[in-house]
Amino acid sequence: MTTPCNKRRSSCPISFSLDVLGDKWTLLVMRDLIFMRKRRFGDFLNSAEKIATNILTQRLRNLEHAEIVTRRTDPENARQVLYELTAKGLDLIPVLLDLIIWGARYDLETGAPQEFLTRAQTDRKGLIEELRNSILEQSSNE
Amino acid sequence: MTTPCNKRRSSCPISFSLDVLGDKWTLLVMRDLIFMRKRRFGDFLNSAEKIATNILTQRLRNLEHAEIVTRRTDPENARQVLYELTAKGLDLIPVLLDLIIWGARYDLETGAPQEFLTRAQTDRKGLIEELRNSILEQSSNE
DNA sequence: CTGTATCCTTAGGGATACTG
DNA sequence: CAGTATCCCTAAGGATACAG
Repeated sequence: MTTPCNKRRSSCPISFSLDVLGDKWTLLVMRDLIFMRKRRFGDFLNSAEKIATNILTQRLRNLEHAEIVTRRTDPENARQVLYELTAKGLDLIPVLLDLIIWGARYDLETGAPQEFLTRAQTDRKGLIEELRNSILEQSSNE
Repeated sequence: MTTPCNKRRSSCPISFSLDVLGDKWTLLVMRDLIFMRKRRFGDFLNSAEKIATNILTQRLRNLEHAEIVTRRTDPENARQVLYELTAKGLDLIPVLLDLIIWGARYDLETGAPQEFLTRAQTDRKGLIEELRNSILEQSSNE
C-alpha cells in the first residue's frame, strides 16, 4: 500500500498546507507537541480528545513522512520512543498560536490563559522564539 | 436533522477552532473569501480544487451557523447571493496568512508571490490591517 | 445562478483484542 | 510502553441530475 504523496488537490500554498494538516487530528497532535510538550505515544493517547491508537499511529507516520516530526528511541530508556519536532515542525508554531488566539477569543465556555494571550498580542515574535527555544532545549539535553 | 452543536471534543481553544475549521474544505473556502475575494457560490465552485456543490453548500451553512460568514442577496442583482466575512471571520486572517507562509516555505513546486511573503515577515500587522480594510470596503460599497 | 436531491463509494475513525 | 491487526460503521465526499 505504498501510496505516493499524490493527494495534492492543487498548487497553492494554503492547499499544500491543508493537504498535510487539514484533518481532524493532525493539528491536535501538533498542539500536544508544541504546547503540552508531549513526546511519547502514550502521552498523545492521554489527551482529552481520546484519539484511537490506530489513528494516532497513522497521523504520526504522516508527520514523519512530511518531515515535521522525527521518531527515535529514548537514549535513556530503550523501550521508550520519542517524537520530536523538526525545524519544519517548529515553523508551525505561528499557525497553532493563531488558532489558540482565535479559539480563545470566540470560545465563551473555555477559560483561556489570559496572560498568555496578552503576551501573544504584545510580543508575538518573542513568544514564538521562546517556545521554539525551550522545545529545542528539551530535545537536546539528553 | 437539527443536530445541536454537540460535536465538541474537549474544552481547549485549539480544539474549539479545529471543530469549526478542521476539515478538508472549510479553510479553502476561507482562503477564497480572504485572498481571492470570492463572494458567490459559483466563484467558490470554480476554484482549482473542485469542491462538489453539495459539500460547498454544507460548508457555507456551517460557516454561517458559526457566524463566520453572512449570506445576503446581492442588492444590485436579486438573483445573486453574496457570502461575506463577519468580524469573527476577519479575525481568521492571521491563521490563513501563517498557512500561506508555511506552505510557501516548504512547497518547493509552487511558486509563491515573493513580495507578499517578505511583506508578511516585515510588516505582518500592517498587511493584516490592509487585507481587513479592503475586504470591509468591498462589502460596504454597495 | 444557486442551490437540492440522490446515489454510491470510500476514507476516516471508534472499539477492542492482541503482540514484542 | 508502543504499537498492529481487525472489525465494523458512519460521515465525508464525488458524480450527476434536476429545480426555482
